[in-house]
Amino acid sequence: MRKELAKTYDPKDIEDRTYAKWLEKKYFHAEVDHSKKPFTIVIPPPNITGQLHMGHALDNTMQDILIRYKRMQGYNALWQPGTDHASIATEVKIIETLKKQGIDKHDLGREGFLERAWQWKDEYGGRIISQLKKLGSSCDWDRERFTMDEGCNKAVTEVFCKMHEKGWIYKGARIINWCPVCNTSISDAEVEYEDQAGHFWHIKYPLVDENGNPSTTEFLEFATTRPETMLGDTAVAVNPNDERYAYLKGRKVWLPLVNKAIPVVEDDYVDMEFGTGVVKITPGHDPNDFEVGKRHNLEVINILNDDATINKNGGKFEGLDRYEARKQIVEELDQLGLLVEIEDYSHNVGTHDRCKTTIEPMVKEQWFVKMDELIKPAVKAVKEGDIKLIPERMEKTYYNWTDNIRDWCISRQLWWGHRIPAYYCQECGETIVAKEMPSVCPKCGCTHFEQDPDTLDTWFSSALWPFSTLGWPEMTEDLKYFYPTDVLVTGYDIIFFWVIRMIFSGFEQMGEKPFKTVLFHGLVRDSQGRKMSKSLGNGIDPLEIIDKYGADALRLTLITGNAPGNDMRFYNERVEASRNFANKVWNASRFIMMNMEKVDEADLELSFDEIKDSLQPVDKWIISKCNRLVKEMTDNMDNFELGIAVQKVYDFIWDEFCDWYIEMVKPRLYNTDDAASQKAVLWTLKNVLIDALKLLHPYMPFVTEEIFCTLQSKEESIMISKWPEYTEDHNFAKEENAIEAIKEAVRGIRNVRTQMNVAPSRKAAVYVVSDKQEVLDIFTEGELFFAALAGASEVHMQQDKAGIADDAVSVVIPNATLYIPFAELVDIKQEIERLQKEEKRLEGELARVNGMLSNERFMSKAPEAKVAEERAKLEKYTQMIEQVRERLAQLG
RNA sequence: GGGAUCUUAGCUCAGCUGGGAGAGCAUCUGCCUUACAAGCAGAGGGUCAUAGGUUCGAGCCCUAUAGGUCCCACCA
Repeated sequence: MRKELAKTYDPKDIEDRTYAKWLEKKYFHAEVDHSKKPFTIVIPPPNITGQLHMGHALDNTMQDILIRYKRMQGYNALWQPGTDHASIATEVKIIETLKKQGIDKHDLGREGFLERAWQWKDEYGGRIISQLKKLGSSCDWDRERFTMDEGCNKAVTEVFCKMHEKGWIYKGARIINWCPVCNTSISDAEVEYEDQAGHFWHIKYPLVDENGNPSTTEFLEFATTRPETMLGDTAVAVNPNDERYAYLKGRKVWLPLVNKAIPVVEDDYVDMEFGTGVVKITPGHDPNDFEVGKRHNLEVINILNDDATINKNGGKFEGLDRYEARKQIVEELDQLGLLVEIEDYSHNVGTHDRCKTTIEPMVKEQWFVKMDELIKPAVKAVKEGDIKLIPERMEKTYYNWTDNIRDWCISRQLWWGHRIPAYYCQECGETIVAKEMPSVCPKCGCTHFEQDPDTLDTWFSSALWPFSTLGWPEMTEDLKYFYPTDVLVTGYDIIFFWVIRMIFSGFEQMGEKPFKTVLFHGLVRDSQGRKMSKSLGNGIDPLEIIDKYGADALRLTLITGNAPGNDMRFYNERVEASRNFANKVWNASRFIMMNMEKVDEADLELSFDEIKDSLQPVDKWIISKCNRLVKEMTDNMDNFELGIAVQKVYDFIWDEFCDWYIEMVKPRLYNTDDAASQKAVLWTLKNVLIDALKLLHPYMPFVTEEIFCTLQSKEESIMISKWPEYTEDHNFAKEENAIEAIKEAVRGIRNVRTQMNVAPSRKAAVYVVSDKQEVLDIFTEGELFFAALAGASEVHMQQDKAGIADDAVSVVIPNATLYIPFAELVDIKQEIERLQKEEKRLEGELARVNGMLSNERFMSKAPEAKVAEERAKLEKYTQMIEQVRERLAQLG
């Protein structure tokens, strides 16, 4: 009893069941096996707070395609999964939840808070994993990791201690980006600049006169976008070459409101062309001013509390929020007559990428990673092609960052994350960086230590992901075998956060790149090209799409019609088209299986050599086409051209296989008199379908698995079956040409039938006239299906047009003319017009070809193959136009 | 300010190393042909942003211009 496919394609009925089978069979699991070559991908670990969005769906579809492809090719394919603790994102979420319950995180204390955080992780951390499974992701779930699990913690501590010892991690007071809402420092990469409408306040400070008092006549004018920072001004700067201000050398200005004298310094940083050429210097709250301050030994005054209210250094403004202080300061300056004007001004404001709060530059003690040396091997690897970025243009973005790299601020004033392994002696203040809390202070001998309260930037641990997940710092067998990984698939938006940091970490810790290729994809946008976002409410939930159309349709949609690194628009019509394709594959398979009952199962399992002699040209044609498809698709996939590859199998299945081949062989299937022919057809149908399914499987794993398992019983799963290989034995150039000629004839006949409004049900005789016997032979061999597709009641092959009605419609193809006598339907005038149109078209073609062939420079410079190609066309068109003209002459 | 990228059929986009412009959707016409109307057969629709250049030959390479998008950057 043969198995059957359900009448309609229903992904819901298939997907969960199929995925469960794969899990049960452990197909996703990879173990070290030195008899096979490894192929490794580490997943970009999704945040435990996250829900699957379209970006994940795209990212993971691409990875799954590559992994499934390589697995089928016989590689030992490991897709290493896991999740990220996402320090700040998670902490913010938990704080929000607590807030709703009326709890402040400080009420819980560090321990209590962390307890809550772990509960959160247990509750929600698995959510995104189950969503990835819905998509069909073939990750090795037995190896699932978490950036804060024991192994990753160990790796983080190890790296921190090693790098500290080397002097590449240090603690220092430097100007950092402070988020007053999240209450933590953040790295440069986490600052997002946005253009905001603001004001440019033109202010003047009085010069200090010879008595040390503020002058009432002499002022220095400048402008600022942040007037409140004046509370922390410790100088005013001009350019040393600015003659306008040469008189200021050695003088001071009076800082109003604060009421003290501050120096005028000369520094190249000041742009003479901009504004008045005078800049107020606030080393405590501006990165440039900080540098100026260092050069001139200026005092650094911090005027802000951590929540961005003014601190005690702000005198009477203490306690005011920064914006309120700004307002009052401007008012007071105005009253003092020191406000010159307020100009509308649009400028770049640094905001925190998580919460969009305007960041405040502040000087604070933080931990940093020294980047200048660390980055070198990472640059070299890309420059020398040791690591390939796809698309290539991403290299420029990469260098842009590496060339301007600054030290990485890694400490965060958060609780959820890896706590910094630095311990402070409570007696003498000595700092000890160690894997565990020291017992005795090496300096003073006391035993009381406090660990640094800060945690590490979440990207510090993700930077180690490609090797920490494989067991590092232990030199495990896994690590030796699977590292370096092969491909990293990710969005271009995290190239700075993650990709670069993995690369330098890999070189530093492993002495080897973390991956050979980085495949970037773009953003998935909505139908209007907008970014999908929560605030806009335009996000499309992949799970809803899967529910409605199936995971295969979603996957195909995300991969089709898109080039690497380019953004794409997502809308349901595209998913529908993909779903329709799944249905097409389903129904074609169902048709084939229905017919398979006509022959013995054993006949369909013959080898190619055993069946070869009974194959007809049309069978060889589709086999040959499929063979070339295998070659092209494999090449495309090896070059990571996933969209191009899937387009090819799509076209092959729909156009060539379904619309042509199946239609061509139907008469043979229904003809029970010729068992050998039936056998050959069904063998071809089945085996070509199997190859096509295999080629499609990485893209549409569920529907292909379901069909494969119903279609045959020798293998238990398509996902562990062998990827098809190109073979010369399946190359049939002669048959391909022959069938293409028949296709051209069929198209021509269908065309005139439509033009003449011939009802499909009305059949007519077709005469194939050619003076070339081999052409007639081709049509004779294909007569059965040619007649069916061309709506012919009978087909006559002849060398001349004897016996053909004068008013028959004619269709010219290379080396032959087809005549269809439609009798009363033919309007001679119309027929002449049609032929004249065809003549004109051919004349155009000939003009073009002759133009090229008569061009001496073309003839001497173009490659021989190109010239030969054009000569062949000349011959073909010449011959065709002769036939058309001959027919026109006959019609008078 | 620097850089990247895009401009191709009504819409959304492909087009790999330069060699006669493609897909999906939409539109129009005809078909419920016993795998599929989520389908079949046909049709219309593009001086490939503009202007130059290189080349026998340019959607593709170079230069400039216009418009869009994005990234980076300390112009207070």
